[in-house]
Amino acid sequence: MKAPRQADVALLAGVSQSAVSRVVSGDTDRIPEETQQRIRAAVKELGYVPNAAARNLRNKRNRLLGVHTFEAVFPHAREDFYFEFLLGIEERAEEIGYDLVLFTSTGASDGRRRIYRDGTNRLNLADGTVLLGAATDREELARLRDDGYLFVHIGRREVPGAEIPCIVPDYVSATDRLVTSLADRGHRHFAYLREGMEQEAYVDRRHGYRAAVERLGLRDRSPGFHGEPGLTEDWLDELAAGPETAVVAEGIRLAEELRTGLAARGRNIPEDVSVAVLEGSGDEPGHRWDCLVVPRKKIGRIAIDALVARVEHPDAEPVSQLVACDLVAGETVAGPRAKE
Amino acid sequence: MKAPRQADVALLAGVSQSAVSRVVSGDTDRIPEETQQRIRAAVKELGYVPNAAARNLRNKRNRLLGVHTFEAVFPHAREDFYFEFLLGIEERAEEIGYDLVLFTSTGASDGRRRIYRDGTNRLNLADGTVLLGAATDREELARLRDDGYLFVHIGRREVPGAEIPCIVPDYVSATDRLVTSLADRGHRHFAYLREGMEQEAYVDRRHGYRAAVERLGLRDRSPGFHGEPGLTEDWLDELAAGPETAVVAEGIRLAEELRTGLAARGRNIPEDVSVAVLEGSGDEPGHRWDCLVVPRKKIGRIAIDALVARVEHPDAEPVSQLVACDLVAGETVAGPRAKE
DNA sequence: TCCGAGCGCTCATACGTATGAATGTGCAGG
DNA sequence: CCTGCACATTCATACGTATGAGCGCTCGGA
Repeated sequence: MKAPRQADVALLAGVSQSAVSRVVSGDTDRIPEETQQRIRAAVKELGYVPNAAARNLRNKRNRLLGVHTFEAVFPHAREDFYFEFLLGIEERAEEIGYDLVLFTSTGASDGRRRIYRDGTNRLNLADGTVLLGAATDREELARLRDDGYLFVHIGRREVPGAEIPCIVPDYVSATDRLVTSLADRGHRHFAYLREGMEQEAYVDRRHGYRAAVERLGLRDRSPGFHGEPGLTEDWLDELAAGPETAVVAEGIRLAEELRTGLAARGRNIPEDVSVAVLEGSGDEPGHRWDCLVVPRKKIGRIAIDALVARVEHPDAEPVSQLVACDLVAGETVAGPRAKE
Repeated sequence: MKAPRQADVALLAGVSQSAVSRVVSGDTDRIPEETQQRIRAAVKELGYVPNAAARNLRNKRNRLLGVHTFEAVFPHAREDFYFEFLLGIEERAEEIGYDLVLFTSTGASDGRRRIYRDGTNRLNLADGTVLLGAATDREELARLRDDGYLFVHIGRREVPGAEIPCIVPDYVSATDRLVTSLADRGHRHFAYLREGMEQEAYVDRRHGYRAAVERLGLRDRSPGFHGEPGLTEDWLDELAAGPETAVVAEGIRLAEELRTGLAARGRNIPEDVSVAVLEGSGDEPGHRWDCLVVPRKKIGRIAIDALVARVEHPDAEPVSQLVACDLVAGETVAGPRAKE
């Protein structure tokens, strides 16, 4: 009834437990073929399977990679956000023969997922963990790093102390390229639509945008460019009447609001104003926006490789990686047209 | 640098390792408040976290539930199929404080996922496992059961030997209800469109269908009803000309083909023929079919509860559960109309 | 004063595996 | 015949935790 151990196999094969261990874990240097055969036969007969916990206890390795998200992995609202990452993570883990632990237990009643709950951290079950999520908890990240736990984070996160290994979409250069391509079309007067949030990912986009605007000598008098968020009625009036022919929006939602607001003022996209979006999947329902697409699946795969690299060389200095983003053409960008 | 153990905490708090163990795992009966405080302070100071592997080795319990799918969890084609199950699984696991292990490693080159590879079974890392997948491997299922491993299967699977605990959509009664509602609308002459596959889930639907047809004294002369699959041109001709006013299809794809075939013969859905589908999500893109909807998310949740019940009472007889399905109204069913 | 009981804590051990060190055996060379 | 050595195998231990048994102390009751 109870699962057989190496000791049981050993008894049946007439050898010692350590011989069994050596055979099942492939350390066959000093064991003659014939003995191996006997042991393997016994393994098969008893249906022996290694005990992962014991193995882990001994080795500190489990061929098990964790995935921790700071929000539920599969909530409807964020479905698109996580899904592609997971796809890549699973795909790559499967390819290289690792299993995945989804750390879902919270124990917290506030809905937020914490790594450390009542002082305990379940993550150490896995050899290392991929961290994910918009609402990453900075303190936990810092503590995890200071504890020497192996992890990589998808998306850049900066925490005082030391660098954290991140897999980061290259928003800076992609945004720059996007602006450049608009400028190549002849656009000179730009506006920038900013989300309310101040996460690293948005900061990167803003850097890339500002760099391109300055390098190309473009004009931007929008509040978003100067650090004020929002899409006010006043500003929409200005925009409809002003010289701007191109708008760069940080999100689809903002772009949709813009479309509505402009339509109310008799302006259309892209005839009057071209719009490009800095976050899209390339296949949203509804309008086909010209947008920047984060290669999420690819990033998931890279995260796994980076994590495995860390697991295999725990002492190497952790490094972050930039991943190039794609620009996808849609139906919301055209050449500039002088407004009447 | 190395993670602190209970022994380290004990040293700092001036107690023994076992005292620490008792406090951290809540067995505080015989330890006075003051000592507990001291120990907890030491835990905090050192940043002690329990070692899950050691705990598991000792207890055989890990608060870890496995999820094994016989195909990749997140492939595009089957996205819809698995996704909702996982949603429920994750949601419920989170609620009751379990983590999830996604068994993704195959080690096989044929793309099929096997539980037992080179004789070893990684599943035993988890306390129990939810098995999932259209391509369930019967042999592995039987072996798993015979090994005494704790699992539940989503979807009914029958394997010679003994019963396997399954969480099963109640296709029989749902199909019966669906046919009954069509009959209530006045339909008398039915046709049945059968998929090529012979899985348990389809068998159930056919049983339910047959039961309803016989109970209500309906007519069905379709090949699908008599065990032949497919949607031939000949049969479409018959159908277009015959007395049938209602068709029950096993899948959306079949129904779409039917729509095309009928349209080519000048027949429309639902004006000439009402169609109901025995497998849908209720929000397919395209036509809104009247269909039977499997409550996948709910089933995922139930699977977790059933699994946990097994984990907590390993000696109880495993039982399968039927889960009621919903009928969703669409735009493809109307009252019968006499054909000209 | 002595005994029993309860309390607070520690001892010792088992869980299953991996691995460096040790043991024993057989054989060739001197 | 003894030495040295290669080879096959076993020994012994450590990993970190949980827990039944055990130990010493204190206190109340007779």
